[in-house]
Amino acid sequence: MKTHKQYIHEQIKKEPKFAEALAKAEQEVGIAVELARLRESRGLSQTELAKLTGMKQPQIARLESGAHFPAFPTLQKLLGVLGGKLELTADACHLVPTRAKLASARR
Amino acid sequence: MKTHKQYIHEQIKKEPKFAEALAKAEQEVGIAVELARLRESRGLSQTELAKLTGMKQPQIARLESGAHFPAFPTLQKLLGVLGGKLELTADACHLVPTRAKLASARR
DNA sequence: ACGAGTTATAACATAAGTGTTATATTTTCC
DNA sequence: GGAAAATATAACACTTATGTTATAACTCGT
Repeated sequence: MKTHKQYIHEQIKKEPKFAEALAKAEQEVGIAVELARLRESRGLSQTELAKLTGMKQPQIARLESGAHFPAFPTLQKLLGVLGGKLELTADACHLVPTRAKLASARR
Repeated sequence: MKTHKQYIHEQIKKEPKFAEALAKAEQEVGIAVELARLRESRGLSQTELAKLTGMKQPQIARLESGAHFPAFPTLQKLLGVLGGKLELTADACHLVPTRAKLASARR
């Protein structure tokens, strides 16, 4: 039986662009998933986070689904509530949870 | 004679929105200026950096002028060539020069 | 003062992200 | 299994960033 890794490896051999696309996909998923994790670690629902940041729930969902990259000001709004630091390099991107200035304004 | 700080302070008293606008402006200028500094520290011209990143010189100029926030993928392209890490929190943003993987493909 | 290289501006088409509302789908808990 | 909360999708107008070309303005060295 073929492993996932083996399969990926073959694809890359056949189609070099695959690697690029994969890396991009993983990055996007990366920040998306980390946003969700950070929010959950703070015990907030999407709706609550939305209220606290002045955004709407579907926008949070969109970001966490990796539909697109969050823009700079959006990230800062989120970080303001979630507490955390974004670290971005050429090939990786992650959110580091920092102070847990947790939302008093809960539901 | 009035100092710059005094002036700013007065403005904020008169017009609360001023503080907000100022903070925003400073952030934008922040990343913009740091991008320029990082590029210069690597001894690259805008044109060279543009070539190395597959962008065009005016786009580099635009970013360094603070006309707008660079988007995620743009930042990663730049970091790939300049070497550096972006650190973003709710109220600050700076580029940290790291490895100086300097462009062999000079002019 | 000239010319080369560098940086800045302007303009416009395209792409990507946001704000918003409405509605579906999934989870959770009784 | 049904209600309530939570999350996801879809659609649309609007804003922001990019890609591009052309061209202006500035800086230096000669």
